[in-house]
Amino acid sequence: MADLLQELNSQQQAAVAAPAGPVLVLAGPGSGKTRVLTYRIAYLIAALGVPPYQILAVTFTNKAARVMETRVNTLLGGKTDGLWLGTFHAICGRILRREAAHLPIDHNFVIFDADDQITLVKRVIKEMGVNDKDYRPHQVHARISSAKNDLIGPEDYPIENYRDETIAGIYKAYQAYLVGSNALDFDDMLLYTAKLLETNPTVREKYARRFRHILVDEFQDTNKAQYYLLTHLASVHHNIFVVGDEDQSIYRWRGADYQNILRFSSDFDHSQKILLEQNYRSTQTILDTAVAVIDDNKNRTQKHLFTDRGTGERVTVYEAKDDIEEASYVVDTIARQVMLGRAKESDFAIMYRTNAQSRLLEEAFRRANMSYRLIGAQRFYGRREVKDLISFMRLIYNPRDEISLARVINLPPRGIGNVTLEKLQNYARQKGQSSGEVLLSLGGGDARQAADALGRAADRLQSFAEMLTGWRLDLERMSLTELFDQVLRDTEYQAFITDDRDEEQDRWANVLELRQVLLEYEDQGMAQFLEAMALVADQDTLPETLEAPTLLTLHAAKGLEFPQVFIIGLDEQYLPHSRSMDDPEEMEEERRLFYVGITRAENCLYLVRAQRRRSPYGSYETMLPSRFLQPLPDELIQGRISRPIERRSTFDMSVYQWDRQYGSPSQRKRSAPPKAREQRFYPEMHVEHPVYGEGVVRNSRLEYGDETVEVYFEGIGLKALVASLSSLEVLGEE
DNA sequence: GCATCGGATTTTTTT
DNA sequence: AATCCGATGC
Repeated sequence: MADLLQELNSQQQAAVAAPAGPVLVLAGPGSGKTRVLTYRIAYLIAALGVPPYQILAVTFTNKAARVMETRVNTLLGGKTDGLWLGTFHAICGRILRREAAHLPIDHNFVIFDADDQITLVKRVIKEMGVNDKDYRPHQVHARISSAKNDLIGPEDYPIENYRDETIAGIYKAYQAYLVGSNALDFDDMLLYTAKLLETNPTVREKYARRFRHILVDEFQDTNKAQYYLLTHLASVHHNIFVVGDEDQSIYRWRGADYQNILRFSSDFDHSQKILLEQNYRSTQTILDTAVAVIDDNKNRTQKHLFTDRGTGERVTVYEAKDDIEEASYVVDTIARQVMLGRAKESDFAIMYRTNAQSRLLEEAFRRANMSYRLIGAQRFYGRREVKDLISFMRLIYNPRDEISLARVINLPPRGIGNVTLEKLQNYARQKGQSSGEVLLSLGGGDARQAADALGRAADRLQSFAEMLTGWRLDLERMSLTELFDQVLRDTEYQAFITDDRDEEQDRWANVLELRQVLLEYEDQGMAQFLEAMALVADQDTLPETLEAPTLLTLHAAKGLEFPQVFIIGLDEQYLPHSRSMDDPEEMEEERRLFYVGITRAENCLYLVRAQRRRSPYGSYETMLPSRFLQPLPDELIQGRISRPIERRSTFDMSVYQWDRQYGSPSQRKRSAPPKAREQRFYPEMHVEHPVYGEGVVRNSRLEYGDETVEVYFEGIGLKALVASLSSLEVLGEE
């Protein structure tokens, strides 16, 4: 083991061999964070003789968990039996299944994924007679989710206005539905576990005593539920070792709070703090670029990132004329380097803010006859036929699952429409049962009462009820794939999906692929299979070995590294994203996201923008260069971007065209526009524009020597205007 | 009960 | 552009 410590620098050694007690490791990007975690585990086991089952290691993603597992196994030669290593959600699932006796659900609960959650919110909204225009299911769900992440149950939901009251009502009904379905959603997994540990001292002690050592990855991304969960688990031994970097906190929208890093030092007495500042990944130029960007954030502790990898190449900044050229620039640049033998396809990653941005890239790659691997978005598990069949499995495993039942009961169509389904649901509710339980008694044959009450509906339900009853028995005596095949046969599913004209091949192929996945769970059983389906992200399903460039969102890029990185879409509204313009905290998060992207690069970094893009709306829109490009010092970059004032192309074209046609005071006299030195416009100001009329300023900032004003015009929407070109008049302030 | 059509509405990031 | 929802007609 002493040998192993030799392979680490002194900061890493200090962390790995830190004495027991709370330890906070602040790890800059590329500083060997995973290395420290895995060596720490190996150190505890091999050098200190801690039995593996007394160690708990938590990550956020399955990928991170898998990487750690393999590395620990390599270090220890496989002597890790009993070690708990997994994502927060997987660990919680494990605890909750064991402790189901203390919960309102039983141990074979199912997990509702994002789609199920929305479906359920919609259903509740409908049943409550709430207008879904005023209460958008996605928004309502977001409110429920963030309440859960803050450990706020339906009863404690803070009510300040009528809207809150309605949402609290939906939350309550939503939660009741989950319990009735013997189901949890993602957030419940954390919430239930945290609450259980908080309220039940016996259970808390059981786990807190067991886990002598707790290690946490990506600590800056923990939310309140996760933080308290960890606090409870560490309440006996206090040996909690967390690794994080506040500059890489990018999950605020999911309730993550990087302030947990500060909280850690004050909540855990005598905690040690260790900084990892040496970067082993990137060239100095890339690090300097990253620092130049992140320095604009206010709430952060400065770190002194350094590397001995040398200066390296300058960062390439490229401005494409439009989004199509942006994509072909990326593909051309990669193709050229590959052709020259200077790089191989898998050296490259292309990162973007939103999944939608991958489309033009994919088209460009296909045009060039090059393969690529796309992370996320295309979603094997999101395919209809895959979801359908998982729903069948879920319903068989847990007949109380109302959402799965509603999904598959008429699949393929067998004459059970909404009316029949509602009759069934109403009857079930009357009886205090779930729809599935009613079906099972119907299928069992001794339910004269139900059959009478349901009348004609019962006839239609009968055959499905019998199938379901049969599958329940099959579950006991068949293997998983046999059951799967039985369901396919009974429902004549293949004929159903092959009925459609196009992509029929694909859809059946997906079914077979799912069957293949099921085969891997033959030994572990249905519970494990369903849990994996719910918790394993699509990111994990891609072949690692494919020799091709990787396309992924900036979020998905965290924790990865590539020799050459493209970040595209460096335009206002894209990065930073339009949704984060109003809130300084969110703007800082966008900057961190960019920082994460930059620091993925080992040797070469390309920052790409486009002067105009086709908006997901319709026609082309002129873009302003991202504010994040501004702090980059000239000596670090090669290539230029046009400044809004120097090139006409980057201000609001509609205004310009109008001005040119009809002339406006500002346009008539001026040859070179006067540069704004001082900000003239502030949020809430009322202004008048010659074309759009009166509006209210939302936001304004000085950049590139001029002032860019975002104004909201009634009936027109938000417009970004360049102050010196658009003759805005101030009407007054509120 | 089901299929089809038209209109409205959408847009971040993910365990 | 794509999806979702509701209304309409069969």
